[in-house]
Amino acid sequence: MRTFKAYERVTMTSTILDGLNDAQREAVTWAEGSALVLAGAGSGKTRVLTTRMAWLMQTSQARPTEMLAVTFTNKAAREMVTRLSSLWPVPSRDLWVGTFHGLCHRFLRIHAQEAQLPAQFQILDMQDQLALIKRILKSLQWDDEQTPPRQVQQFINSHKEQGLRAHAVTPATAAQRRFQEVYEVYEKQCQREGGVDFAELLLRCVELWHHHAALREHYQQRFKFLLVDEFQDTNRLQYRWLRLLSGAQTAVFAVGDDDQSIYSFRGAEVENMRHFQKDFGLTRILRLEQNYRSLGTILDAANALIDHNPSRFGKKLWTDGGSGEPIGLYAGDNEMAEARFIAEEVQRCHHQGTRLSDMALLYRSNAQSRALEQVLFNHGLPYRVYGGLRFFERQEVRHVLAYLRLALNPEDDASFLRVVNFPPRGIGPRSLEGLHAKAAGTSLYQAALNHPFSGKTGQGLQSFLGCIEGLKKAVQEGLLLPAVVRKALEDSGLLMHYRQEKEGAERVENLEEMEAAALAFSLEREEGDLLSFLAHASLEAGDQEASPGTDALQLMTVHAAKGLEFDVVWVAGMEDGLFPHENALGEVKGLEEERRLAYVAITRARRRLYLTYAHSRMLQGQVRYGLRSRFLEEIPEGLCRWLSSPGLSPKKTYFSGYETSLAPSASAVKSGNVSSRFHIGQSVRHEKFGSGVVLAAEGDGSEGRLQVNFRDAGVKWLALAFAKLTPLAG
DNA sequence: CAATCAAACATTTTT
DNA sequence: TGTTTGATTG
Repeated sequence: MRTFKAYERVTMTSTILDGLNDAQREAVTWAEGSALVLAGAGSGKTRVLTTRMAWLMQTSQARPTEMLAVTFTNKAAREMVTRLSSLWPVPSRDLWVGTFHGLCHRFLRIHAQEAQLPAQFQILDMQDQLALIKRILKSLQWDDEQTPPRQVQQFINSHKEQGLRAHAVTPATAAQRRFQEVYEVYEKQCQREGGVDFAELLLRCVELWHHHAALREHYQQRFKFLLVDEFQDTNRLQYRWLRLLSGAQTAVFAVGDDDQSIYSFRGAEVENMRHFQKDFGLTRILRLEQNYRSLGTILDAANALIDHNPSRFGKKLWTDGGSGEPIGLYAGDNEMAEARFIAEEVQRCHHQGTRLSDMALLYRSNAQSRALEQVLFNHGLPYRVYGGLRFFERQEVRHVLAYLRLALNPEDDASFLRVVNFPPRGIGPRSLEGLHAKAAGTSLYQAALNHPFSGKTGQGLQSFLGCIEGLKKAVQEGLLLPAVVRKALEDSGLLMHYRQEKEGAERVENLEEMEAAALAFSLEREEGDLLSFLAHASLEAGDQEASPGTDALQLMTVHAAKGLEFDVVWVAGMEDGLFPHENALGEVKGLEEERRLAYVAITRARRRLYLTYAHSRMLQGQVRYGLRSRFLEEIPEGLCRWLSSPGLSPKKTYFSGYETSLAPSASAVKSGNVSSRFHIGQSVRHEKFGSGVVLAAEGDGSEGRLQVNFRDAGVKWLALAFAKLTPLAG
């Protein structure tokens, strides 16, 4: 019998480490405190994360209850649990694996009292939040024009994500002062109604630990290992949360990829990776660079592209697989031609044996899907668009949820207002105003109970209150969740209402589906109570998973494709102004983020990649002439193959005219003037803004506008009739 | 209270 | 150009 050296023996027994490459194995078995793992696309990130958890348990370094793993999406959290359980059996209720929000929710339910929250607190999703803000603006009798509800919402959320309460905000402008005032009222109202919005879940949790040292230390000692997925997507508050939760002995294992940071617009700060390095005194970074997803050519293109970004941590993906086919490039005359090319190629790939569901059509913005869908439909190609309304976001479903919420928490004015007159019970705005007046600091529900109305309104209110009281009683008597939901569906009159509506069939189906969802939920978990079901509905609005039976081409934005992979990928709309998006060009580091987005798009492909664009495209009702995306120029020509005539590159393209006018002769003359002096890529000088480059043009001669990227002043649209622009040579 | 019409707006989005 | 939102009207 053969004898083994010590390290080989370890390998023998550690079957969970089998098949890992050296870098992965080093990360999994990292034993020197905290670590930052730079995990490239397709490098086995989730595998490393889950294997590490399994390894920690196998080697008795941690019990399941001593680890906490945090992700951004429910899907990622579920996948982690599934894969972990396949490596090492563990009771799922012992695991603290979830989203930031889900975990915060769990902490806050346990410590509701210390966090000064009512035991029945409800989670407000974005719609709830917006509705509440609108209600507050109305009660203040403020003008929607001066204080747009959406901006207020953005203001509140972004400040909470910076850890700032209303009183801590220093308003810079009069508008901000108004927003702050609404924020103050909003805070009070949330507290009164027991509503907690998404950002509040994080902020409350942070404040809880900040103010309760004993509690903080308890968790710091309990969770010996923290694992963070998609670390590059953390915002400031999430980073604070992580720091508070980690004590001197905690080992934080943060996995991320600075090259895939594409969510700065919603508060993500890649800088957290640098901060983490410094704050946790890390001496080196672990890198996962071997890619198991894509063929060589695709990786070469991705590497070449992302290399144009400055100040990266630096990372080069490689594969020991083959190089594969060149990347297919195509330029169509317009978006329909581009779509037709894609449809035909999809059919070709399909005939060659690739399933439609293994192919994806990606685009920068949702509006692009329309033309693509139309052409796919005409070709008889089944497709599925991601990103629509999700189950718990549907109007009828939210109505039922409002009834259920009221049964638990009658203080919830938002839910009260949502359904007090739905289905219609003859309770109009006048009656509600009266109710508001009588409420005076208490809830509308209490006011309705204490001050009976007369007449039709009184009757309506009576039946509404009766319904809620009945539900309340049913819950208290311990009626099972699905039965409670059923009762809500029927007693509220919602089922009846939608049955009578001529277009209501689908809504009725969704209502029935609610009962099924409740049943599934209570079977899945031991705590199948109404409160956790409602939290589930807010925290997990339902998946957009493809129905497994049908084979369909997948359509989605590049953002939505992050984390996914497909055999064949098309990226449509590779034009300057669209991708990179012109709005991003004006933002600081905007171009870099767009480039990372393109990097994400490219690295979704396993075997074959197509990049397409259109010379002209209907955008917002106007024909716009596009230029090939600068990102195409950044991919070495040798990796690509043109499947159309190449078209013109940004620097060489001269635009010849506009199509905005129905009288071509008139516009041709005027635009002829324009094009003789300026062309795309032309260097220009402006009196005030200095020197810049022409990015795009639109409009008719006298109303013609040029988009210019100034070196110092950024991207601006200038009217030709007024702007004093001088063409420069070169 | 529903239906209809005009106006505003159009980058990406999970929890 | 197409969708969504709000206001007006019957």
